Amino acid sequence: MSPFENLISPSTGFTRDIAALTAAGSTTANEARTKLSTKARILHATESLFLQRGYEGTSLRAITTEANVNLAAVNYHYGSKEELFALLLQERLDPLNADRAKRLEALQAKGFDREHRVEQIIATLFLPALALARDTDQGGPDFLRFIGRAYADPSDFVRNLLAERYAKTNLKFKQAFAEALPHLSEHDLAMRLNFILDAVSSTLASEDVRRVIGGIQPSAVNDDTTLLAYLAPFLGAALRANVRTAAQIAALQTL
Amino acid sequence: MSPFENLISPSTGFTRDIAALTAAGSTTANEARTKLSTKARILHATESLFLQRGYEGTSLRAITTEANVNLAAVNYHYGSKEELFALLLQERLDPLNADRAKRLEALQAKGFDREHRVEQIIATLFLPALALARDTDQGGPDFLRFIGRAYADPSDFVRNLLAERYAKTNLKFKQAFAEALPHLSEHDLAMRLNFILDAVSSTLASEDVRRVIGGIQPSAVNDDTTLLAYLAPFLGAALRANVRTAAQIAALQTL
DNA sequence: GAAAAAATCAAACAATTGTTTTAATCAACC
DNA sequence: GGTTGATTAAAACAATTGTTTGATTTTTTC
Repeated sequence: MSPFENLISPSTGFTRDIAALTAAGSTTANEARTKLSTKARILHATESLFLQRGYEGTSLRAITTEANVNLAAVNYHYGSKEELFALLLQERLDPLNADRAKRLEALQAKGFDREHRVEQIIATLFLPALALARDTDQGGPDFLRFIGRAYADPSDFVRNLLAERYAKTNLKFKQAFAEALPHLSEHDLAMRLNFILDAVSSTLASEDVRRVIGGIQPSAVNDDTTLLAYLAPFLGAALRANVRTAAQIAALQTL
Repeated sequence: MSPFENLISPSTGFTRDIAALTAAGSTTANEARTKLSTKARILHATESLFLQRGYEGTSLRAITTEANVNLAAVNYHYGSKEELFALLLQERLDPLNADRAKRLEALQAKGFDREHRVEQIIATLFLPALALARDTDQGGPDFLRFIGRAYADPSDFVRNLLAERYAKTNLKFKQAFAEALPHLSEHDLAMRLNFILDAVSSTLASEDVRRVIGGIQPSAVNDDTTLLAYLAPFLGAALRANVRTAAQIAALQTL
């Protein structure tokens, strides 16, 4: 098999592997994992280590050790470290961004609620991630951390990949926010969007997201709306806040 | 000289070196930099490269090349890479945190403005950085980027250093926010503070902070209050926002 | 069941990292 | 002015990185 085959037909739905095997009779997910193909085990190990240490912090030897696989298997099956991680990122984030774009179009076609326009766009931006995080076939409970890692990763490789591959979707959301927040200049809006996206990314990347989710409101409808109930007003208030004049701020404390 | 001397008396005020030499007659800061001692050149090169690439992305060879210095000079003068960076970080951030603590105490002694309590604390948290950024002896115009890099750096070494060294100051601010925002649970407050600190850090670390500062309000009083005029209402609104119920959010968009 | 293809393996490669060594040079001091 | 100590220099060290090689095993195919 050519080492580049995956890049031609990348969609494997690889989380389904483990689910199928565990259902079939194996006791633990760990046992099931040892029965997967070498190629699949590499991908699972890569995801697990990327969650913990990011792109640059994850060596191929760490991956092959975790996967119980020979070192050369990575280059044989995936070509290179970059191609391996590109495949992993696309596999995970392509469905996310497709869902985001679809929901935004649906919302625009249906029309906004005048009062909660910003919150609606925020919800459209984050609900797909939460939905996928609850779908064990697509992402599973670690999916939020995965997103956070990906969008907060400092390596040029990951940043460029995300910027190029999801530029169109990002632009659509930016335009939607711009229409909902006409009092902000393009400059202001870009800065505030960077703020909230950075903040959400690093929060999701932190190890205790689930603890946070679980600790907010025990009586919530479900995890999705619980976390959104938490984030939306916070982010919405930040985006909506008026620009204060310098004189107003100077009065707050003497320099 | 013992390679650990710096750790005993770390305060050298090293930006003053260049300022003094440029004033003395050398034309450019670059020329002045070549006349500094080997030890000082290493520190300057380290700062410059840390600004661009963070801790792990900056190799000792890159530093010694930039400083026009032999590779072994780093370990000779500073002991190790970690000790070198620890010294740099302390040199820059100790004054910042001392100023923050001092201003917060002064504000608490003087009493808060009832209406703008949160904004006052935010201003106290960020004004010292802006003031130091305008002081060429202490930080200079790149200081904001330095802060951003330091607080956004993903390496364990930098994170642990900051967490341990400035734990007391951080706790005081957290308590001040807690008193100003009694409607938030400790959990809520911790999460929102993480949000805004992460967001501010990564924004400051971006390369175009000065462009942003310059582009906001040309007619502003000065850079400090301009940037704060920009940040304070944004961050204040985020901290102050009420928690919405899950049901309210679910109504915003059909899952 | 033999031939062909795919997959696995141990080993080495080339490049980079932080660190150390050993010798040469410089500066200060008596 | 020679001796001592501090500094600089070139080189090598040991460990890690991603990648490749070439032989061996496993699997597929006819």
